[in-house]
Amino acid sequence: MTNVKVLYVEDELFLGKIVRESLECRGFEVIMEDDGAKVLDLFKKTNPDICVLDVMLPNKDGFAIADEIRELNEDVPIIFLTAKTQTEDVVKGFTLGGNDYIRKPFSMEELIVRIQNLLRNKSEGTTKISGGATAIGKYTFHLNRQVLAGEKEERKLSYRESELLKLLYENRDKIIDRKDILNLLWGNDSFFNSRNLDVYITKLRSYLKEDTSLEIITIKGIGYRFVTG
Amino acid sequence: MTNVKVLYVEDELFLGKIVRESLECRGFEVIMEDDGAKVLDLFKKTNPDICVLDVMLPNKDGFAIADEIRELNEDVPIIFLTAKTQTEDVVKGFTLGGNDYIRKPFSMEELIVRIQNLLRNKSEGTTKISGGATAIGKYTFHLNRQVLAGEKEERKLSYRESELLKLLYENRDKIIDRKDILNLLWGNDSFFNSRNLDVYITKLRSYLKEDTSLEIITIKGIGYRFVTG
DNA sequence: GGCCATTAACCTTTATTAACCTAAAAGAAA
DNA sequence: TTTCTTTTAGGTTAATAAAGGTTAATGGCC
Repeated sequence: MTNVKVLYVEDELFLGKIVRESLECRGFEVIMEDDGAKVLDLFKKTNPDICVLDVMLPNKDGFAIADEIRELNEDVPIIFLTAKTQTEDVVKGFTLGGNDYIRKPFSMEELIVRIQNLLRNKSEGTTKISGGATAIGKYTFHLNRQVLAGEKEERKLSYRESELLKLLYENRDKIIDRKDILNLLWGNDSFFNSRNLDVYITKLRSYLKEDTSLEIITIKGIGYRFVTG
Repeated sequence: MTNVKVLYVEDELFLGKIVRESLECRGFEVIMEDDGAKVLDLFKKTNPDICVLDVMLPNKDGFAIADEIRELNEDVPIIFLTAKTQTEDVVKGFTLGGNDYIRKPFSMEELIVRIQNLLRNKSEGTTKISGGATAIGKYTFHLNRQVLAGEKEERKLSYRESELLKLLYENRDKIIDRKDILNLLWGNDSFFNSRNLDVYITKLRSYLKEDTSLEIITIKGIGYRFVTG
């Protein structure tokens, strides 16, 4: 599992440094640039998963850059950082069309939430499990409905349970890093929510115990492997 | 299907840029103009599929422009962007006959949805049955009449119920952010009206319970997903 | 008065944190 | 090398906090 690559274009170096560090400490790979004219080349070279563009840049503004990027790639999500001007009304949190706007000053939390939103909605279509039903051992897993149906009973899963099961299933028979799971489901792998994952693993094990051929194996110090028989 | 051409008349350049960017990224071709006096010529030249007119323009206001356009073309849909101070009465007179209006500040999502609606009313799409009616599971939803017809009974929906259902349906099988819903329907996502949404979700769930294949799934901490079977 | 939107009150579910327990490696002493 | 500790990662369960669900009451507006 590779890290999510963020192309971040910002000319305020001090702000840029803070943002970059915060993103990196949450497991993002950050490619930074302060010169608007160089962004397109960098985009081609690095092929990022998401772009964060300051609108106010010395040479070429964020919108112009976005236009260029869109010519190369129609899907990559773009977040614009806009100065607080008269646009207050307009730029009110809408997250559609693969673009998003954040008004400066913004909090790191906000930026991270938006990034995750855009990535989530994008991967919606490309996920390996179809929106319909997937057979997992004796069970049938309806991802969209968040339902795990055994032979006798159906269980409604919460979003986290459902996403974790999906992740395990998509990577079945492979070792998945604990860190990667934490980054994907919780957005970071800090000490605090790391016990959270254990709790959900326990839950899933208990939900899946009707079929003994299904097992979530712990690889101590590394992660898990979901074996499906 | 070639691109949909949108003629967009706006004098606030910064807003215009954002809107244009968002529309283009959704695959629309945007023809922009900031001078009301030049619009009619531009219309003749480009023959757009839909017009979006700011009402407050320096030389000629949006309504006057619309009159001129209507002399040339009776069918092209026109969306007015009106300032929030505008009285509803004034605007309402213009909303008949393929016209619509959106009050500023508006969200891009709202604009896009309106554009799509107006275009769909002209050429019937796959999900539209006829005359603005949409099949949702066993139900038929008459958007412009705000009526949800089940197999046995018909229910009149209120404006909010209707708008929420529309939003859910148009984004079915995708996760919609709670925040986005609040911003679209209530204009903000403050703590206060946030419980309001829950109430309407409950109402819709109850209205839709005749068809068990329809489900509004909660994604706790994020939003909802409307699955339609 | 009737219709809606909103607010309030109270309840349920889900996520997170905490506390305590167990198993696996890694070291040290025999 | 064996065996006995020590350390560390993870497992389990319960408690707490947060988010949302439901229903009823309130209040505004034709």
